[in-house]
Amino acid sequence: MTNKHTQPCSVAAALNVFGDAWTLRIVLEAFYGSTRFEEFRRATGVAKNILADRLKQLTEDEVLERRGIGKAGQRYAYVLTQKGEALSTVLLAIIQWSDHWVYGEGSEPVILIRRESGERVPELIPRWDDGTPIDRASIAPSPGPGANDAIRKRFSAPAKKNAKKKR
Amino acid sequence: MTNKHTQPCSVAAALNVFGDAWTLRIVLEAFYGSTRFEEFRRATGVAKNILADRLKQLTEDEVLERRGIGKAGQRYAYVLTQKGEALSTVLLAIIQWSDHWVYGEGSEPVILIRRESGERVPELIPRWDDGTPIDRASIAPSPGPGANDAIRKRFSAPAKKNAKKKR
DNA sequence: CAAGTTTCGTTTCAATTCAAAACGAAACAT
DNA sequence: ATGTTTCGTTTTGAATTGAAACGAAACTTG
Repeated sequence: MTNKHTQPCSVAAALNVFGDAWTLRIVLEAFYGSTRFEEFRRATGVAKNILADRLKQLTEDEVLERRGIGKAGQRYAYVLTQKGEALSTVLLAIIQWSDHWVYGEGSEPVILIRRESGERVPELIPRWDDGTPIDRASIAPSPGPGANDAIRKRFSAPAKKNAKKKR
Repeated sequence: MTNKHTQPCSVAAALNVFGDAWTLRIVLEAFYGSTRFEEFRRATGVAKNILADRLKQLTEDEVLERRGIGKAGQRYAYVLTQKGEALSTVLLAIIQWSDHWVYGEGSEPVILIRRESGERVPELIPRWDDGTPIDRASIAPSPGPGANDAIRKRFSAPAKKNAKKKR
């Protein structure tokens, strides 16, 4: 990514961390249990310079922690931090979308099962507290506690149709 | 993205659709209600050539549908398809991760509320059918119905520690 | 209906980023 | 002690990016 996103937007901020072609692949492999440079490289097929860069970036962003292992501590294990583990919800959502809409049911390359029982990971469905599924029409973006003027201007007014901009 | 991911992996396939710096921003704005080229451009700040390219790609990938509007149909509205709307779960997961781990609670730039009631969108928490939260340790990747030999080799055996590779 | 403005791009170009391969040094295994 | 693996860095050509200029059709206005 050449320039980072600068706008105050949760998605923009997240994309500054993992908005590229490889970062989430690497985080996924960390979930699958990879910890070492060469494990990540083999599992994903990423070029080594790119991997080195992404691991460094993920470490700076505190998604991974780099631990010296081996006698002289010149071998490293990259392990998920809490912040990194919290990306599991994002990964599950992506996997489920991809399985449904790209591969299609019955063609999933990998499935996730519960170790103890073998059951599949259930589908993640956003719901209101009363159990109603959340659909796009029912939600409205609204300025949050960290909003600035631009956001307030954009989202406070309920999007009038013919609001004048000037004059 | 220069080369697309080719490995059989749900996350890789998804990243082939939206694994770059701008695509998810654009999809988010579609969720917020943008439909027109200039709306997307203003909301995100993306360069026009990039936007034109991403809209074309999203249309080819059937995340957006491009509808001719206006008299002669030479103005366009880009609207989410079902496949695109299904990305809401991914977007919600990303927004919640970012609000918690990047902005921090109390500093969210935008919040999502229910139009009818004003209640916040509840947190998305992956759970097993019995209600237990899903944590990384309890899940295991396993070959799916569309697995190939490489995947079966990698995930069938429960990751022996000192398995010989050669000889 | 004529003139000005907005929309929706395409083209060009310099700068950046990417991927592949070569290279290297320390660590580990035998 | 030797060979192999790990974990990178450097180099190089190719691809991508972002900014700005350009253009044509569509709307708006009075």
